[in-house]
Amino acid sequence: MKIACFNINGIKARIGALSDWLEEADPDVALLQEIKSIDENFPRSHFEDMGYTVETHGQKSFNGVAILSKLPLEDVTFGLPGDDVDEQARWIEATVVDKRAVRVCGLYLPNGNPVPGPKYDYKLAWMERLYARAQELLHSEEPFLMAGDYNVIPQDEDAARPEAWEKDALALPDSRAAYRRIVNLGLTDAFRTVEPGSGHYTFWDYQAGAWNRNDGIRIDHFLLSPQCADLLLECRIDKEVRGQEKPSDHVPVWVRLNA
DNA sequence: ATGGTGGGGCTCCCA
Repeated sequence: MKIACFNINGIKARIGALSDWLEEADPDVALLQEIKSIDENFPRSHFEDMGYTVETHGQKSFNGVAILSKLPLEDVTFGLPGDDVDEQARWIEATVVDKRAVRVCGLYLPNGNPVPGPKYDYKLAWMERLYARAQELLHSEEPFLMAGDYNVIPQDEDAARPEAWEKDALALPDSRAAYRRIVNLGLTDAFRTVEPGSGHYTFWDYQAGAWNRNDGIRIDHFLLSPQCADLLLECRIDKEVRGQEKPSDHVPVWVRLNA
């Protein structure tokens, strides 16, 4: 089972690039972030024609997450529990059924800038809710993963120029501590099991020639539960996607599971 | 210190 996450930065602008990558990479499941679309405007039938079941959790203009799956999905839920008045569409869950069942969670964690301010407060509060949801899922003891745009640079080695991010919401000590607290529940950063060290990024800003200078950061992550980590076969970043026509500022990350 | 780019959707917000 091949599962990918991809912050596409707008489905309308990315329908071509996303379709090309799906054809090439052929994931069974694609967790999409920043669809920037309401559910009614998502080009559902286009992806259904490519063989995917489509589940969206959209909102107008901003955020929005989706799941495309060639395998059957069960128990699809929308929104991160823990705040009934939160209207931002940043979380979607489903159980993917093949040889085994795996619970997949697609997430778009708040950016949090500028700091200090309400956006940073919202980021940390959202991470607290993520911690609680991870705890609940761990208690179930079923294999699960949480993947997407975490908007967290976990360590200095995850940035080409860590000094440029020192005071940014993506790398501040409180952001890193909140992320570490979640990982330390017993989750595995899938990419770090196959590629230790620096120089591996998932995001390059559109500005200032960041891609050409390889001035990137690693902020898109797969966190695996212990039962899911047991099934891990492979994890990769599809870096070349960033150099193709009309790219997103993020690239896909994917895992292959023995499931 | 500034401005650099891109998406959404509508004149400015968000990243």
